[in-house]
Parts: sequence; structure tokens; C-alpha cells
Amino acid sequence: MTHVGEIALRQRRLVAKTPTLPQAATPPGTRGAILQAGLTLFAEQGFHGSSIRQLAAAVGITTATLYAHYPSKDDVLTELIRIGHEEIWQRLSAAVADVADPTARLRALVGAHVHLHIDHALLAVVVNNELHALHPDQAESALTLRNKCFQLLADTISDGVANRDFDIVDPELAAIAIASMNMRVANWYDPRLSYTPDQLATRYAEYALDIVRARRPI
Amino acid sequence: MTHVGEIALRQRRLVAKTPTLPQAATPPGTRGAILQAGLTLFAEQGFHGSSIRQLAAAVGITTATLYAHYPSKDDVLTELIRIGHEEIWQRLSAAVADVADPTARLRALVGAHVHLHIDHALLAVVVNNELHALHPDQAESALTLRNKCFQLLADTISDGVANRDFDIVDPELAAIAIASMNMRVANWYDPRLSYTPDQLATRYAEYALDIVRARRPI
Amino acid sequence: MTHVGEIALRQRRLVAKTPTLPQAATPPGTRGAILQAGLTLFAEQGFHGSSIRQLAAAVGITTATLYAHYPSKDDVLTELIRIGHEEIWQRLSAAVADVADPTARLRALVGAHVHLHIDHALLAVVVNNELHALHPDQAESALTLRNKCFQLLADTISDGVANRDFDIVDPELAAIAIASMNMRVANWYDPRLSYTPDQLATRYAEYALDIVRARRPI
Amino acid sequence: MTHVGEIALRQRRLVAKTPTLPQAATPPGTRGAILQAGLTLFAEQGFHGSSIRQLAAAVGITTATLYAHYPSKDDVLTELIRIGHEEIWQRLSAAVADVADPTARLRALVGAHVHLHIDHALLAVVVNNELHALHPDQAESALTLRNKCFQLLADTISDGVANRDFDIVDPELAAIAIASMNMRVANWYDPRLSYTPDQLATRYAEYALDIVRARRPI
DNA sequence: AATGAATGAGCTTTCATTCAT
DNA sequence: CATGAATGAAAGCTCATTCAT
Repeated sequence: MTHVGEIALRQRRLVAKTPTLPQAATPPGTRGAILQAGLTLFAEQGFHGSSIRQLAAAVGITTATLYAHYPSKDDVLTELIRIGHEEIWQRLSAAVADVADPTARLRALVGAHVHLHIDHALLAVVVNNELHALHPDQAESALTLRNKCFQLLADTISDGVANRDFDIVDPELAAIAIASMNMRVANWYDPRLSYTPDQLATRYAEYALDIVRARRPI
Repeated sequence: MTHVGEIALRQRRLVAKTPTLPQAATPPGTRGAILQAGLTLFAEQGFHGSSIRQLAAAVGITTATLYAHYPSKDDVLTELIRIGHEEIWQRLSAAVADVADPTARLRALVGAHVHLHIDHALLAVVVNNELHALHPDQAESALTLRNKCFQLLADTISDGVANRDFDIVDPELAAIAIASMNMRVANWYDPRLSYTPDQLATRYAEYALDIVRARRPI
Repeated sequence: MTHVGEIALRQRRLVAKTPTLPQAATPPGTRGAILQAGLTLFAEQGFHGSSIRQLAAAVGITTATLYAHYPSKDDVLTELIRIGHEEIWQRLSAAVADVADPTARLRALVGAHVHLHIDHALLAVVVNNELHALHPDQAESALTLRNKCFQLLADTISDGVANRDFDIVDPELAAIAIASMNMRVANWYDPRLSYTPDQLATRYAEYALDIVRARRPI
Repeated sequence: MTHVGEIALRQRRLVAKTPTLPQAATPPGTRGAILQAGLTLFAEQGFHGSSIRQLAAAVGITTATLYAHYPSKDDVLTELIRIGHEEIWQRLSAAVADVADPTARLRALVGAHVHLHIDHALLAVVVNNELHALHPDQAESALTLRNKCFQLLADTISDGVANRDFDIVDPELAAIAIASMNMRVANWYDPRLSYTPDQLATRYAEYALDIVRARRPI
């Protein structure tokens, strides 16, 4: 039976292969095809490791045609990163929209976070590994969303601490640890594994709760 | 006061700047200088985002001179990744060399893992982000070590489960979650933060124990 | 007060900005607009320094639309150069149509030549600087007109010499010197200067007469 | 017999073909060869009409090798224009270094100016036609020299007017007219013509004196 | 009359690498 | 040990032009 240990330790950046862009955010026609191809290439090889000739070939067009749709290679990445951040922000904020209880909120956030990293593994890898390739002003709005996502998580934990539901010294540190766990799911999750996305999301939510709920000294 | 939330969410790949190679593994003279410069560049910009001109300029030599020391750009990365993996394997195996008790072993492993990602943040970032840029045969020995490291962690958790010290359904999943937490420390840790490396290592070890020790249904 | 010295020495090819095409020769509608925009661009940046994208953008149409009006970029230049040469030939021949006396003819020719280089400065700059960019057969008829213009001037001087009104060894050399003076007016004339076009034309005519009338040894 | 009228009216930008750079200013080896080739191409076809592939082919090297010697195509032009302006400034200032009398100075200036446009016809054509292709800061020092050259001429005429040797209303206008005559020599002079450079220079000097010496009303 | 989409060919520039010295 | 000069290949991008609509 396929198990995590075999899969998590490959040379490839990620196991997933299908470039699933959020459908609503995918432009129609050639523009969309470029985005999908860029997603695949940038996820696998990185932005600087992918050439626009590869990109054009993957789409089945000329490099000149690329430039009829995007003004530069940078802009393809910028667009992907924008879409990625908007998707995550939308999912996380939707997940807790009607949830007040910190424990339930944390469960919802971690669940949504994990699902996102499975549903859009390539996009998550691009977002997490290629942000540095953008010019600062291209990255700005993405960083803003990233911050809001992190605050959602950190505030939830803080609320739980205030509540006495949670007991943890540094909520932000716990938030970062939990987010770190979730983020790497994009790199290793493989549908051939013995748990479904739901099961994985549930377990990770329990891990998160284990961390924040602990009663311990220090 | 500087806190994690401010720091974890930058565009840069990592906060650390000093290219600290394990001293024993650093060659003397120009060879070592090339390695240090490669470490800095590859950590910041990625392998494909760094040119050998930049590398030579950072060292203060000609690109032609580079080739008197390393046969190719690839080989500089290969060497860095080799050093990185040997360092981590050495540290992890040393950490548990004399420790039998699963709880103590897990504490030691997480502690060593966190310390490594702080002490050699750039190296860790290169190792974790640039492995895909190598030719498969150049990556092979690194992957072997990486596997052994993971098994050390997974086996420790399995032992604890066998022991009834830990209670967790899927030890490998817990191992991967814990390793994920630790790995990202390289990206965000900043000495200006309010905890020392020791304190952070201790907290992360507790997080790990929270995860594996939990008694819960599901 | 603005004076020539300040103005004549700029980096730009010419001071004038308004693309005044001879009205009779300007086609109506989009065709005319393309010609005007081409005039401005080719005068400022040269034919090879201007792209059809710039041209289309200046007109406010698509590059594809350009091709509904002109079969190629070359043809826009060819048309401008044709118009320019026809304008100059028409003006020069009209200027001397009813004038017999060599002195009066020379005054008329220089006056018309100077006025042309002021009235249609951009066109003159294109005509004088971009002819080489045409294919030889596209340039042929323009060269014929140019020759006729030059012969008008050279013959006028020759007539004056035959007449003993002028006294100059090489009428063609004088013609070339005089034409050279006039041609560069297109590059530097600026309405802010302290002389009107008429005054400038008059002075240049006197310069020309000074040159050809001189009684001197050698 | 070849005469001016036949020659002055060609499609080509200039008749001269040999790329004579001022020897002292020509770098040795490949750098110099690139400069010579650039001179020929830019004079004939303009900066934007010449590709670096043509340039490299003319030198007999790869385009990549070009960039070992000049950082960009722009810089080749900048260097040519710098050399051209320094040569002209040096020649003009040397020509009048020991000459006090305005008439003699004007003769010397025009003579030097004409000789320059014959000796370095290609360079003069590049300098006079391609300045606009530079970025403003690249053109700045050339413009300064150009200004100094013009002032030398204008001041000489002004001195002659103050002296009562010359009698002209606007010395700067006369200066511009005279300079215009001289500049175009680069375009049409051909050694096959019936006058030597010396003879041409002498005649043009007389033309200049005719213009400024005239006693006339207006 | 005008356009959106496409293209082959070309652009300037940079890449990693080699080699005689 | 180091370099200056060179290179083939490829990079990102723009060129003038076409064509179905």
C-alpha cells in the first residue's frame, strides 16, 4: 500500500500534476490556456526554470502570441499568484463566516486550508515558492491577502486563549506552526494515499487543536 | 516588539542573511568562497534565478575562474545540497544516539531539527527548494539521507505508539506534519524575535508531543 | 530673448512639432490621419525607429486597420516622400514661373526653399533623412524631382554667371552650398525666434546672393 | 567628368565609404573593429536600421562577443558620437588657437570644419543624424561640445562685427547658415570630384566671408 | 472600415561554458 | 590560480504582416 513515507521524499517539488485553477478565476480561451500551462510549468520547474518558449509550446502557440495575451512573463506569474491568494482568502473567510466558537473556527480554518492545498496543489506551490520572483509592487496585494489570512488564524487562536478554550503562550507562534503543517500538504499529498482529503483535513485539524489546547507549564 | 506576524509574511524567501555553512564541510580559500556566495544567491533567488556572473561577482573573481574550482554551476548546487543533507543527518542521528525513550527521542529530534533550520537557514532553504533543479543522479544520495532522516522521526513515533507513550493513528502522517512545521522555521526565524533558538526548539518539541501524545477518539 | 544658439543645439532632430502636410495632398479620413502620424513619428524617430504599433496607437486604430489603408509600412514612407518632393518641386517651379532675371530668380528660389522648410519642417526632415530607407525603385521618382529642383537652382546661378550678374567659378558648388543652408532650416527654425519666416527667407536670399555675386580673385 | 550635380543627389546617405575613425581615439583590437563596423553601418543605415547581428557579422565575431566589449548597442553609438564630438572640438579649437584676426579665424574655422567633414565623413553623418537615438544623458556631453563649437564660430563672427571687419545683423544666424553648408559636405563629397579637399575648404571659407563681410542695407 | 488573434522572423541581450595564456 | 576573449545556444520580447470575422 502506498504510504506517506514513500511519497513525501521525492525530488519533484510536488506530486500532483493537474493544473486546477479555480474555475471562476480562469479566463476563457487562449488566455486561460496560458495560465494553466504557466501553472504547470512554474509549479514543476519554478518561474526562472521555465522559458516562455516552453510555455508557448505547452499551449500550442507561438511565443509572439503569448504577448498578445499577457504583456510579459512576469504578468503570467503575477496573475497566478493573484488568483491563488484570492482563492485562499475567499475560502478561509467563507469557512469561518458563520462560526463563532474558537474551536470550531480553528477546525474550519485548518480544514479549508488543507483542502485548498489539495484541490489547488500546483497553485499553492507556485504561490508559496515563486513569490520572490515578482517585483515588489507586483507582490504587494498578494502580501496583503496573505497577511489577512494569517491574522484570521492568529486571531482565532487568540480568541480561544482569551476564552480559556485554548491555552498557549504565543498564539502567533502556534499559528505559524499550524500554517506550516498545512502548506506543505501541497507538496506531498497524493490521491493514492489511504486517506481522502476530508480525512486528512480532519486529522490536521485535530493536530492543530492538540497544539493549542494543551495544558502545560513552560 | 517585533513579533512573528510581522516577519513571517514578507516577499523574500527567508529572513536570515548570513550564509553559514557547516564549518567542517566548508573548503578553504576560493572554493569555500564560491560555496558561500552560491549559498546566498541560491537561497535568495533560486538556482535558475542566479547566474554564474552574479556568483563570480559576489566572490570577486571571473566566471572563468569559477571553472577552475567547480566543473559546472550544477556542481555548486549539488555540493551545497550534499553538505546540507549530511549536516542534517549527522545532527539528527547524533541527537538520538544515546536516547532510548520515545518521548525523549522525539524531543531531541525536533530540537535538533529546529536548531538546524535556524543555524543554517540559507542552507535549509536551498535544500528544501532547489532539489528539483538537480539531475536525478545528482539528487540521489541526498534523497537517501533525507529518507533516513524521515525514518528516524517516523520510527521514533512508531516506537512511542508501540510503547503506548504515544497514541496516534498514522505515525507517518504525524511525522510529516511535524517535519513540515520545523522546515519552515528556516524561512521565518529572525534573531530579533522574542525567543531564543533554544526556546523555539523547546516549544516546537512540545507541539510535536502534543500531536503524538493525544488521547482522542476519531 | 530666445536666440538661435540656444535652439539649434538640441538632441532632437527638429524643433517643430506640428505635422503639417500640404493640404491638397492629404487624403481624407483615416488615410490622412495615418499619414500625419507617420510624418510625426518618422520625423522624430526615423523610419526604422518607429514601429507600426506606435503608428497605429498614434492614430487610435489597430495595426491590422493600417493595412486596410496602406499595403505596408514602406508605403507610408514612400507616400510621404512623394508628397514632400512634389510639394517642393511645385513651390520652386511656381516661384520662378514668371521671373527671368537671375538675381530675382535666385531670391525667389531661396525664399521658396526656406519657406518650405519652415512650413513643412517635419516633411522636410523626413524627406532629407529617411530617403535611404526606401527600396531603390520607391525612391526613383523622388530622386528625379530632387534633381529637377537642384537643376533649377544650378541653372539659375549659371544663367547669372553667363549674364555677368554673378561671378562664381563653380555654379553647382554654390548651388549645393546654398541648398545646404536652406535644408537645415527645417531642423532648427522655431517660431519663438525673433525673425519671422519672411525675414529669415529674405536674409538667406541675401546670403545666397552674397555668395554668387562676389567679385573676387582665387 | 564627374560633377557635383550627379553625385549630390543619390539615395544613399553619403558617398564616402571608408570608416576613418580618428586614429588616436580608436581602441586596439576587437573593440576598435566593432567601432569601425558600427561607424559604417550606422552611417549607411542609421542606428535603428542596423542590427547587432549585422554589426557582429561585419566584424567577424558572434553577437555574444560584442557584449564582452560594449555593454550594449547604445554604447557603441555613444562612443562613436563622443569620439566625433571630441575630434571636431579638438580640430576647431586647434585651428584658431593662435589666430586673432576675425577674418583669419573664420577662414581657419570653416577650413577645419570642411576638412573634418571630408576626412571623417561617416563619423560626421553619424554624429549629425543619429544623436536623437541616444538617451538624453548619453547625449549630454556631446551636446556640450557641440555648443562650444558653435560658440567658437558665432563669437568669431561677433568679434568681426565689433571690429567692423564684418557687417552682419545677426551673427548667430550667419553662424548657423555657414555651419549648415559645411555639415552637408559629409553627405556629398566624393574624391572623384574636380576639387581637392583643400580647394573645397578654401571656397567654402570664401563663401562664409562673402556672407559676413557684406555691406548691405535691409 | 475595422478588429482580435495569430504568426515567422527577427530583435537585443544573457546564458553557461571553453581555452589559450 | 586566474584571466581576457571568445562562443553556441537560448533567453525574453517586438517586428511587420495576415486573415477570418
